[in-house]
Amino acid sequence: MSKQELVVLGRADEDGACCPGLAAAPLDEDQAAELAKPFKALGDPVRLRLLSMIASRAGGEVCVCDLTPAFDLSQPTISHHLKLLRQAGLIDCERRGTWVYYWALPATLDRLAAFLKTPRTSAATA
Amino acid sequence: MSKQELVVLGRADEDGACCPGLAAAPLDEDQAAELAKPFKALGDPVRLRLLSMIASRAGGEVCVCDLTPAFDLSQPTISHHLKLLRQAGLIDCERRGTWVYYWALPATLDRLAAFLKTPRTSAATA
DNA sequence: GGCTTGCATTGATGTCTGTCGATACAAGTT
DNA sequence: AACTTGTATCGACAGACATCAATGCAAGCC
Repeated sequence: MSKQELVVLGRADEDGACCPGLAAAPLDEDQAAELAKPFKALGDPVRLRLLSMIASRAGGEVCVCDLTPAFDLSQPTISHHLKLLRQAGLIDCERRGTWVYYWALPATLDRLAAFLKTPRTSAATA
Repeated sequence: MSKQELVVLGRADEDGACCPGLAAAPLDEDQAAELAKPFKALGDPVRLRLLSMIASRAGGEVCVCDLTPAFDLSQPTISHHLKLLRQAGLIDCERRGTWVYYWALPATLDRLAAFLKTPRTSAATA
């Protein structure tokens, strides 16, 4: 199985070859600024836990009411972190009646993973 | 390349690393705190550019004297960012005569990539 | 020794960020 | 319409962070 990177992504129009990979070439300022946003969102333990709780959910969706009680933090704080994750393109949400459900956006996660992955083994690059 | 791959955290297997993956199971507080460190280090455009400049270098090493002039920032600021990247386990350095050389630590990068990568399909989550 | 260059550390400063309580908004229930 | 519950927003505040100038330290050179 070779790598089959589907490039579906909500915002794949602005960055043509979004990120060929960390080790492929130096990033320019714009690329770095765009990539820093999701990584910054991942750079907080609470948000990492939130994201993992959401992404590991079987049905793919989690109600906020299931997330908030898992932390020793106030409800506004959790809501704030969810907002940052959403603004980073890592999750999205929808209100359904009284409750709001969040789900992960695998395209963004895989894009970041592909960016970080170093071309270990084989010397096909360059 | 004398010393490389100083395992920072847990044990880096091959593709699976310490943390089984974002979508596999919710992180506990300790795992989240440990993972947040490198992601936080990646959450700055300057550090992303620095890391990409280092990781994409053919010989695997870059002299600080080649990094500093690429930014409109003071030399202490660049030094500060390099220190943060090093503390995050993303790079390491060595003084060699007058100059200091930095190189990337692929083990950490691949570990983060493996953590972010979502299961393509299947992957029955128990 | 003294001088020069390369890089790290220190101390200061303005900005950003995580957190909270209070409040507003949305939707269901009575 | 009132009440209750779930979630988001607002305003404020302490701590963290990015940045700089000044300084210190290491190593080569006069």
